[in-house]
Amino acid sequence: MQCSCTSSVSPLSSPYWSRTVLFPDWAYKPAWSPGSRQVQLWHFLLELLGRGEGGAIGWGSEWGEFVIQDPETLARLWGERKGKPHMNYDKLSRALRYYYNKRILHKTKGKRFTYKFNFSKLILVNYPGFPMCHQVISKSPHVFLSPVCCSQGRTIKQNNTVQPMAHPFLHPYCLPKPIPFVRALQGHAPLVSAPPPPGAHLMRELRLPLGAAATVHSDFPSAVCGWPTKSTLGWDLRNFVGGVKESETGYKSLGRRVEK
DNA sequence: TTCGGAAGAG
DNA sequence: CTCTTCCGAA
Repeated sequence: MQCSCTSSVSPLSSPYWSRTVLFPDWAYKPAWSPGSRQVQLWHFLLELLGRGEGGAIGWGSEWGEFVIQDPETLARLWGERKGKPHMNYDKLSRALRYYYNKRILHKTKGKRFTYKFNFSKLILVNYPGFPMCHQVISKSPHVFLSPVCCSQGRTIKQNNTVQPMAHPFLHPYCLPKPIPFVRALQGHAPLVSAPPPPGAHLMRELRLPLGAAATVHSDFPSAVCGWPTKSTLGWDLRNFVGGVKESETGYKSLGRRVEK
């Protein structure tokens, strides 16, 4: 166990958890790993985005926004990854549309092939003291938090190293105390890439090598650090995110199993 | 181009 | 469940 410092703490017993900043639901899902299911589309997109991959897709002008520059190429790439030779943009975009109800993505209307990840809005909801972090971000883009095991703002090494990692979703530096936040990061330090701060040319610096994801996940398996996931503890982040109605949680047409 | 229903695969 | 496939409508 690399992370003994947290496993003994029951997350639900902490008052912090009930009102702290949380990731959007989907952000907790680990990226592809050998034992688990296949890559998900949003993971794949983030991966390409993070690598600045060859022109098929790139970040847009707003934070979290991305533009599909070459839809059919992107579809081909996606198809290759999933072993679906007949993938095309029509199908890929249908998958994208399923993300709308899940609040993972939304469409940037009026901009062709442009979508936006739901990063910003979701993140600091329920953190009344910190309505606006964008300015902070653009001014100090490098203040990223490491996926550390810690408490009270004190970082603890893992395997002799504290791994630096750009975090795309969160702005821990926006918080008064990083206590709950740091904990929140450790279990599922999720993704590789960073959406660009508005108007910044920092993308290059924010990009992480592809290997980072694998590294992070192998070093910080969720079970080890004990960060509660929705699946294990029944948390539903949608409750923190502004009340998504059941009817909007996606796949509503796929059965009358509304009470899930 | 974009949307979302319907059915089906794994 | 997460798409994939197909398709009519706007």
